[in-house]
Amino acid sequence: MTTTVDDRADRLFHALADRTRRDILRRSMVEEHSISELAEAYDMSFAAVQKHVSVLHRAGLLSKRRKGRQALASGNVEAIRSATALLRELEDLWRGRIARIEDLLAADESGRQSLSPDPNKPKK
Amino acid sequence: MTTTVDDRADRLFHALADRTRRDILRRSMVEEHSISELAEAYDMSFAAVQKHVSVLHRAGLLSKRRKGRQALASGNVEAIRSATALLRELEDLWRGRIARIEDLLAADESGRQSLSPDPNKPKK
DNA sequence: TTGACATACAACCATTTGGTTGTATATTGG
DNA sequence: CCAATATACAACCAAATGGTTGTATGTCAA
Repeated sequence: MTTTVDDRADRLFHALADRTRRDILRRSMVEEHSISELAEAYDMSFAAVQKHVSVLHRAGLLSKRRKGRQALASGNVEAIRSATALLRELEDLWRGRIARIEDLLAADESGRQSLSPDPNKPKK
Repeated sequence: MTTTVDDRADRLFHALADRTRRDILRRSMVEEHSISELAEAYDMSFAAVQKHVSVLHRAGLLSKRRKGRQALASGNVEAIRSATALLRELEDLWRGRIARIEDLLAADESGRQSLSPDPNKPKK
């Protein structure tokens, strides 16, 4: 029932599908920024930037920590790598490198259960 | 009409941010499929699947060719790779390999990014 | 203590998205 | 030719998205 892998992929790619969020992510990959610090960079309200940060955070792309009255956000490279892994799965399918294509496709038909994010590791 | 790198990235990640589309993409990476063939795999109307294919196509992730009365879709690995390149840019920022955003823009202008299909418009 | 600052969050709104049904057009097989 | 097939696309709808303003709450500095 819980399609956590698909849910996670949905959130990851959705978070990346907005240029403001990608820019926030770039800045946060370089160094920690408070939300108001980030907000200064964009022509929109603080609340709007706050929402973008929230989307990135729920996708796991940003980590937040509190420092006094400010919330500091920094990019999480592991989330980037897991997105990369999802893309590599697709590329490997194209290459024909994945041996168990039948399993991969059958997984969708039966359950709503999706694929292992790491093609090198067998699912069971 | 600036169809920028950002527009392209928006379409790419948006197209990937839906599990049905990712699944269509998986199948299409393995081999060509007609739309009705794809539509049989999902519990939704033909038109809905057709729309998903259209989103993937506009993002450059699917190529379509006509064969008689059917439209055959196959995955485009180059688009996957350009999405991967966008993620690697973020990872490189984290690594500190790219010291500043200015450096990144300079790298784009010098044509270092071979996978970018659109010529980059100098923003400065 | 008292503002000013930084954040959180609710309520609201216009647009987009993901689905539906219905209709039109082209192609194939008999 | 005719009927079935495959696609395309318009119109419509509910829900999600991306933005706004307003309000509440916690923290810092004087």
